[in-house]
Amino acid sequence: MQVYNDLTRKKEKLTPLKDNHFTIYVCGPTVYDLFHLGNARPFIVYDTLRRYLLYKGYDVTYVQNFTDIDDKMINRASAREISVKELAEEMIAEYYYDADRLNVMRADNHPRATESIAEIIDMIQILEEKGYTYTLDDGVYYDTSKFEDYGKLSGRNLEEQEVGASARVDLEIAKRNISDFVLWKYKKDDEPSWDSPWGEGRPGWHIECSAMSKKYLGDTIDIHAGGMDLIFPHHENEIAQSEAANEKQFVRYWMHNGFINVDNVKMAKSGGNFFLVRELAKEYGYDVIRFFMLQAHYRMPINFESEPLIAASNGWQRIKSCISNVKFLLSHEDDHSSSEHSQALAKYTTEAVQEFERAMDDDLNTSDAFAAIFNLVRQVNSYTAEYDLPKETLINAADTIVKLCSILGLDPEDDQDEEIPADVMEKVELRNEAKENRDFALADQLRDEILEQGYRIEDTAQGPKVIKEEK
RNA sequence: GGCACCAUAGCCAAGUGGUAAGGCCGAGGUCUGCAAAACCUCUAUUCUCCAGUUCGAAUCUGGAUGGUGCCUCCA
Repeated sequence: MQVYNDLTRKKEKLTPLKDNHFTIYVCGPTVYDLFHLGNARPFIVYDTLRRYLLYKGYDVTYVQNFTDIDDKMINRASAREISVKELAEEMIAEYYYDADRLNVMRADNHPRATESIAEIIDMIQILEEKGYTYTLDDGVYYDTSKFEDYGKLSGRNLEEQEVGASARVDLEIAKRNISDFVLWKYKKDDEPSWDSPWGEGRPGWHIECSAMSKKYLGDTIDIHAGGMDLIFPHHENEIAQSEAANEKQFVRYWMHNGFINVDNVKMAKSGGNFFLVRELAKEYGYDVIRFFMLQAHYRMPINFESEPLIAASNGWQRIKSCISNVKFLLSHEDDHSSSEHSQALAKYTTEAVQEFERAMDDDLNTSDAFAAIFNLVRQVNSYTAEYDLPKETLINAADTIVKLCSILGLDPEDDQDEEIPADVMEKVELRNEAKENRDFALADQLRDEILEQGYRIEDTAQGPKVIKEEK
């Protein structure tokens, strides 16, 4: 498998540092509010990477943090007149509510900044001993000019920053370099704070990821991932901290996903142009959101609109119907013997797996992976319509579709095993009798009644199939 | 000012040197009592534009146009 590494700006063969075991750190949410569609992209994308690596037989240790102390946390808690701690607890629970339903596997560790203060202080102390820090009135700072490789990830250098720091940035005169950043912020007012060698205060944003990554995954990790906007300064600063402190390469592969846009502008809380996953899920369902997200390649921008979301819903339904139809067929048909047709379908099934893997192996090309699934769906639909096939072949094809979907974190069998209510089934029976008596007026009336109760009838060669209508 | 990114059919979206995947929508057909589902056919001689390299370019090079992101919190 190869993957685009932002550090080298090219696709590289992806191999674990140790044995068969990948270590992955994904920058998690600041838990001050529900997350929106843009926030959800890295959760879904890197969860898919994790699932694929597991499918390929690797072990994966996956860490995703919660940032539970920063200005936004403090401001929101203050506005709601609750403690920062209470806010964090609430929003972490809300995170799990949405993430679980998006089928994002829980990380092996979900460390919180406030529970990693000791490790954070340790790392700052090491940086201080090595001469990378200096102190200003409001906190302890990292001197980026002391770190030779500063800018290697984002392709910037200090000189350009000085020159370019024009209109938008208020130069903080006190900092030695424009790119210097705070490691430890001194306590102000009644902000939450912890004791440290530098006095009461709280950690800066960047140091938490360096400290927690080291704590759970070691000095050098395989993959570190997050949104494009984290490349600078967040990840650049993490490199500066970790490599200065540990004197080892921090991350072997840096992966960054593109943004979700609205009217071609980045979706952001601060921009006010955001859609909460919680809200979208009410209308479209969590599975459709995930499907929608993975239809595009993870590094490409996605312009969020309702039309493509509806298209995603219909496309996903096509896969679900295929599985549902096969299951119906299997439970209503006798077995058949092997034939040239069943062998052909078996061949398509094998090929679909190969196409899927080829796509995923190429920098997680989920668009092509879906194409492989859809091609198999078409073959299954086509062959089941035309020929009598042995059950083994059908089961294998359907299981393959389900399996490939599951690698993408999608379950086409979800919600398909619900019992049909007895009164609906009675009407289905009555309609069947009416049809046999060629009383089509009655049959159609019953079908309408059934539809009003939320169920749709599809007449198949094996008899009526009753389907619960999606919303 | 610096550093990046994007531009493919009505819509979404892969493909990055060998003659345009896939999904949605739409049209026609098959099946059906009628539907639904499904299948078949059709839907970009062409990839924002202009030059160039090449036997060959959506894919490489140069330029133009339009749009976006980061440099401040940010997925």
